[in-house]
Amino acid sequence: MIGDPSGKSEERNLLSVEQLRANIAGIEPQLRRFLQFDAGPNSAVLVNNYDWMGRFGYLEFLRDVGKHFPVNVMLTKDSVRSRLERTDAGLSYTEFSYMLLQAYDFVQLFDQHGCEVQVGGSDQWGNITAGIDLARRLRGVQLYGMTCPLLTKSDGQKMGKSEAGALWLDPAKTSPYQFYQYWINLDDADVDTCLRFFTDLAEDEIRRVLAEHETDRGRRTAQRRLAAELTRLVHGGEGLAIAERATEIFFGAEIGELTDAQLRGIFADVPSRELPRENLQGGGLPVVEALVAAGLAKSKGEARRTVTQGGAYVNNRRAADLDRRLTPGDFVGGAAIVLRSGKKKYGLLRFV
RNA sequence: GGGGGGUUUCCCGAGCGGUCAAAGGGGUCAGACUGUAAAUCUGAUGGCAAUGCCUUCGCAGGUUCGAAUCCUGCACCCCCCA
Repeated sequence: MIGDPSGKSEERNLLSVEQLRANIAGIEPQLRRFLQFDAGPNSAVLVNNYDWMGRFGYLEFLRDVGKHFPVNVMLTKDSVRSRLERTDAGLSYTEFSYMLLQAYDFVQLFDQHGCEVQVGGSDQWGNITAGIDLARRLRGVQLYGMTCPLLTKSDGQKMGKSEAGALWLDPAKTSPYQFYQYWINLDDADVDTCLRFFTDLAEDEIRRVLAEHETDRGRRTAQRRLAAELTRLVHGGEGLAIAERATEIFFGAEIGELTDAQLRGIFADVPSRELPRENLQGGGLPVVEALVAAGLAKSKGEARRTVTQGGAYVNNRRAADLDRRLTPGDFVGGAAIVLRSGKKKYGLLRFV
């Protein structure tokens, strides 16, 4: 319900209990891909700190927890100091207090689950050490923390979080094909780091892949390996197979040769829409409208620009004419048309 | 409670009565180059039935031939004093 101020330049939105529960419900299935919740005594456990914070009275909290936090120490924490140094944004007492909550959570986890180590991104350092300090004062125990550097791209930006290029683990938000493509497109400069960060390939293997990559970067051996490993991890072998098939179809074979079965196989994975056949009547469907329908342009104006600038393709053939209309004559693999905007953004339209 | 500053198109940030759909930068999209790369260069960047029409400058009113720009009220944010 209360956000962590670290890193963020603005106040967080406060979430309602319902929103939080929905978020938690959404996170759990994703974590299941990476953690075992049913591994006997060492199973992963997902807890909600609302369970112990929710009924904690303000006075009790100040007495039992707040008392142990010297404000002068809190003020020296990077997360707090950076916020105070900004003149355009302040820091509310609520957010300032976040550190106490997270520290207390650590103590609770120790009490309830014997948790002794807290791991997180480096922006969590202050919060983690606050928890270690609190545990020592309250329980007289030594707890531990470990952080890793936040992953940024070679140009300093955070990875996979930009507005347009956000990368989600949920296949409903980022399909296996899109997920795979994200990694295939990764900068050379970032491949090394990502292989080490995200895959559990052995050091030798990573070295070998990178060495091979160096011999001919154009083949992007490293990106391919990275994409394959991660897609399999997140979406399973099935997801990887579909992603590779779609990639092969779009970036390999001739579009004209496709069979309906092939297109059906990747239909759900590539941005796509089904349209009634009537749309093709009366001279055909204007490309501009088709681009919008396929989700390749947000508005007709944008679609028109794409076409005018030579970035629109129908079945991989440039369609630079605004008057270009789609007709059944453009069908490939039955009743589908492959649209493309730019070099690599594909969209599929299927007429029913 | 008092005083000051602020809220502009996706973001930052100019504009301070007409020439404003609104400078500049970022981002984004497209083109060239290339390797579905990076860097660089070029163009585009509110919507639409498009030499025009509609919507946008915190919200609601008002002044005016005309407002993002002036006035009033409201909301929210920031700073300082108490």
